[in-house]
Amino acid sequence: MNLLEGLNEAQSDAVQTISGPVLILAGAGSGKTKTLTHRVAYLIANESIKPSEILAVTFTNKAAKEMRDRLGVLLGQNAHNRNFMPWMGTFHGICVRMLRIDGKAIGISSNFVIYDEDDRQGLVKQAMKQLSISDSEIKAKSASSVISSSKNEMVGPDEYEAVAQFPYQKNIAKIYKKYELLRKAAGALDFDDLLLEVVRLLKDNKEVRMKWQKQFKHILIDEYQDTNAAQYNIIKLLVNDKQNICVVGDDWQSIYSWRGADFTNILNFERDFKGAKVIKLEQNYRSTGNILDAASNVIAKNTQRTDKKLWTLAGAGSPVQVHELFDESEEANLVASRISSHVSIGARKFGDFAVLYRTNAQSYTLERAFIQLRIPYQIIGGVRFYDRKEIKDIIAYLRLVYQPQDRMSFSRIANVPVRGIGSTSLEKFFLWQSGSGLDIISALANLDQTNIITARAKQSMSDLGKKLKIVQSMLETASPKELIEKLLSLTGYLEYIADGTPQAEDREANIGSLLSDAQNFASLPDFLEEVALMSSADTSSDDQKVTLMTLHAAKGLEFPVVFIVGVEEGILPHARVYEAGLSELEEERRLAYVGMTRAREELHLTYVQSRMQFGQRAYNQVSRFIGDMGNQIIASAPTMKITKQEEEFFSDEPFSVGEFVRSASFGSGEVVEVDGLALTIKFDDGRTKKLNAEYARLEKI
DNA sequence: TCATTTAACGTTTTT
DNA sequence: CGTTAAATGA
Repeated sequence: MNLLEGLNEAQSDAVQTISGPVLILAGAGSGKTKTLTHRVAYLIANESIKPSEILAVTFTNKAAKEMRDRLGVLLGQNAHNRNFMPWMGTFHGICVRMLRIDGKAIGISSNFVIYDEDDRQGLVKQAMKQLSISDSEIKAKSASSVISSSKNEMVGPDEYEAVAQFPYQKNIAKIYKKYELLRKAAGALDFDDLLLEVVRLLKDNKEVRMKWQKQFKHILIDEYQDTNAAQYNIIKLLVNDKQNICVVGDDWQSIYSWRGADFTNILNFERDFKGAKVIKLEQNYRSTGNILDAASNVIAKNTQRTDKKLWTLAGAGSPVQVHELFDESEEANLVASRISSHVSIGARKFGDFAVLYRTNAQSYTLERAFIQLRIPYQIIGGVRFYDRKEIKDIIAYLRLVYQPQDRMSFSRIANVPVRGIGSTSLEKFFLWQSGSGLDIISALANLDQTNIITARAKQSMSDLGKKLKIVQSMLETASPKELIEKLLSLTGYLEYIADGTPQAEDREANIGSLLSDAQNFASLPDFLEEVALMSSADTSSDDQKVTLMTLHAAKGLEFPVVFIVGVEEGILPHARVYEAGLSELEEERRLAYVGMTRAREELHLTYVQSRMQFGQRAYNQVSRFIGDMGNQIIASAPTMKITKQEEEFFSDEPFSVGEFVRSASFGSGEVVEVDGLALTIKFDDGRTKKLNAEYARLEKI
């Protein structure tokens, strides 16, 4: 296969320039992923570089997976055969692998667990409790985010303390220190540590650094505009004297500065890597002319940006459509009914549509409208699968068995299912355990050494300890799936969640999918790593469903038809940036640009006269970005204010009390209670069931 | 110790 | 508005 076939001149240049630093400035829809994938394939097939000598860093796991799949096709190899695959993944994923191999050089045991946002916040709370700093003084959430951003800027607890001035900051410094102590004692690393510790590893150990520099003969970084200080340092430390580094990015699409990303990294690339070759990809293969022009006009208002001129061979296409509506439910109905009619005349399939919004909260109204019109949809983002309670419980059990120092996980499951171990008993247990020198599971087996815990709690604890011990003894031999199954049966977890509510079915189903997920992993650490680093945006998409997601989650994706809802002052741009300053406003503009450039053929923007926000009706003005778009847009007149009767027709609930329905499995019956999607139905055979309106396939009669 | 009620609280985006 | 944390009673 000719790996240069189908590439334009600039793309082909980017693929073939294999030695020395390369900066690819890739506009939206310019074939960035294609170029990157071909470059990797070219290195392997034409330059005889071993896959293991290539490091390719992507922004999400999904992007890594996609690249793997494409690479498999290009090279004629099975994408699942990792032997033919370079080191590929997110910064976090790559760092985990490096730390598992070499972490011991800086005192990190290979069985560390990874703490996510929630875990970190929980641990911050514990730290605050021990320091007797109340939550009203400092919110655990804000302390946690200060710690995170400090870490992203590579500011350790001591450095933070040194610059802390106000009492507030001094208290945070205390919390930061305590947090680090507790975290280390638990044998855990948080998200930010993964990066930070790799920097430390490579900085402090010349041998290790040389080893990795020698290993990675070619380094490729995607979405370079979204790298933060720690990631930047990792790159600098990994690049060897041959300087074969290729970065791809677009400063116009930098939307993560609030997470520490610094797009000056991409602007400074030529300074950091002397003699870099700069290649611009400016031909857009995605959108029609009108969409591209409107988006370019929006971004043109930004002052902090590079100059690029995107162009397309595609025709002008249909103009961008702007719709003004009465309120948010009408907005949702417009989106839903447009989609519905386009699909019913056979012009599109559901998977052709994406609805984008600024904040997750906006998805509620849309969901309701979609349920009413029976439109299949999927939400990307929102609550991650692995963030659901029942899943987190099981994961906590697994983590504890794997790393028996992990207090966070133990506190989570100590009384789940309920076994009479309350917060006081738990506190007493920790008090004794920390002095005993035993890990948690061993301590549970040696409770007779203490008498500060009541006999009843002691009994439950040692029972739990025995069960954990059993699973722990299976660690070496059993697969992740078998471990979960054992835990479920020992703890009676499934019985615990089966409480007869409609949600119980969902929970059960979730545990089912957890089991089938687990099946794909040979070892527990691999599985736990996947669970910790899998993001909500990584959910694979279903082309039979409309996709709903935030503008952030849409980065890197494309759809034939895109709706952006809530294009209003206060939402896009978000109200929060008004007081923040120009650079934040410019980031909102980039966010709008990212959203608009997801559209291939049709782009709709909506705004409303009034919207419920914070439980109150707000009257937002149309977003300034719409005014910036120029004349590529057509506006539709505001629809008539809906009448009372119609409002009732579009009631929030798909079903209401007193209606008669027929279910495939239970026959016909009467709706006696409606609680959101949870319906209580009295069936004709006398049984009363709680069902989920979304899944139960009910038919009105 | 646990379950139910009540109050407060907060919404930007996420690896 | 909807969710989660504290407060209360059993």
